[in-house]
Amino acid sequence: MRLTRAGEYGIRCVLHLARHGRGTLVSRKEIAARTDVPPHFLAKIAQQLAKAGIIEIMQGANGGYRLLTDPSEISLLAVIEAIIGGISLNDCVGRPESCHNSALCTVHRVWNKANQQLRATLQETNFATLAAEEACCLTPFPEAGGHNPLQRKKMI
Amino acid sequence: MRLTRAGEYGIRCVLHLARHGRGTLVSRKEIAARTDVPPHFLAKIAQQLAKAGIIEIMQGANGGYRLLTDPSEISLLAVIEAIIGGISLNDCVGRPESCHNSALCTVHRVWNKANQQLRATLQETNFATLAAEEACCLTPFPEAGGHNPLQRKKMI
DNA sequence: TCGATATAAGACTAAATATATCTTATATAT
DNA sequence: ATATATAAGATATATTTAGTCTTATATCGA
Ligand code: SF4
Ligand code: SF4
Repeated sequence: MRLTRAGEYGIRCVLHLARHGRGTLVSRKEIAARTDVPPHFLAKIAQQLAKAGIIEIMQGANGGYRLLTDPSEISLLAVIEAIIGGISLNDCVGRPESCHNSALCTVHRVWNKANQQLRATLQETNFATLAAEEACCLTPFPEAGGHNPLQRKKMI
Repeated sequence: MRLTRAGEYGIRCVLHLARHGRGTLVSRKEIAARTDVPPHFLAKIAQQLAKAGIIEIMQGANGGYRLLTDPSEISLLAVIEAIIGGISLNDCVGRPESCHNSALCTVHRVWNKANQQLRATLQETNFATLAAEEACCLTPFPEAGGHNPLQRKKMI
């Protein structure tokens, strides 16, 4: 019942790109540093975003990532589902065949409704809106001195 | 972004008890068989439900579980959170201190809203309503012959 | 009182998933 | 050519999930 780190990182990446606007090339290194995402992990996430048609990846020296469409046309939902696949709050929502009872189950209907509601909320939110507020998001001031202000959850 | 099996099993357990009504004692064995939950696993889940004040556990021969309150007073949310703890769709929802940016983050606000919405939907649903429809839920007819009609997801 | 039956409690195990990291290859600017 | 950047995929580790097993305890009924 929780978004994965990969999903969260994907959102950070697109949000950072959105703050630069559509089409602006930003290096993976910069994105990774400014959003506190491990660079190699970001690479994998970026590939999923590229496959979903959200960003374009430029190889070679001075390479990086850029948004393919306007931030206002990219929903939070699209980014999340590009990374973690379709949202389904219970197994039977995404795979009704996993429970023979799903056709009759009243609980199943509640999950379906809740799932739909959640997806709607995330779909209504676009990255132009998210990027609009000045104070947000993550490390707006790179001149802060190189230290990383985000407290990444300790995993190891 | 998915309910755990334990959470799903907890719901099945309470739903089964709800169909018997408040105060009716039902053996763990029967509940486990009728809802396709491994009996030992159900024991652990039941202990969490008991700790949350939802059911009472009777030991000894002819023991079992019973609902402490009327099904109409038990919400889907209460059962889920008794098992998996508080719902939080993103880490920063439940632990804002996990991301130093949460106070300013526009994405964080969306998650908070979505989380609240989801909890509201689950809270509105009570087990009297869920148990009301005849066809639901799980194995309504024990005389079916002992085979287990649910297709539990293969884990091992 | 004794034995059968039921759950309690918690240790233990196995599988799946999440979270990276490392290595080698490939593309591009200069 | 070389330096720099990402691609792609193998590998590694940690965490969580899911389930099992063992020993102890409680209760009923003969
Ligand atoms: S019992 Fe209902 S809610 Fe649970 S998995 Fe089956 S269909 Fe879904
Ligand atoms: S960047 Fe925003 S949404 Fe992401 S973890 Fe931090 S507060 Fe939450």
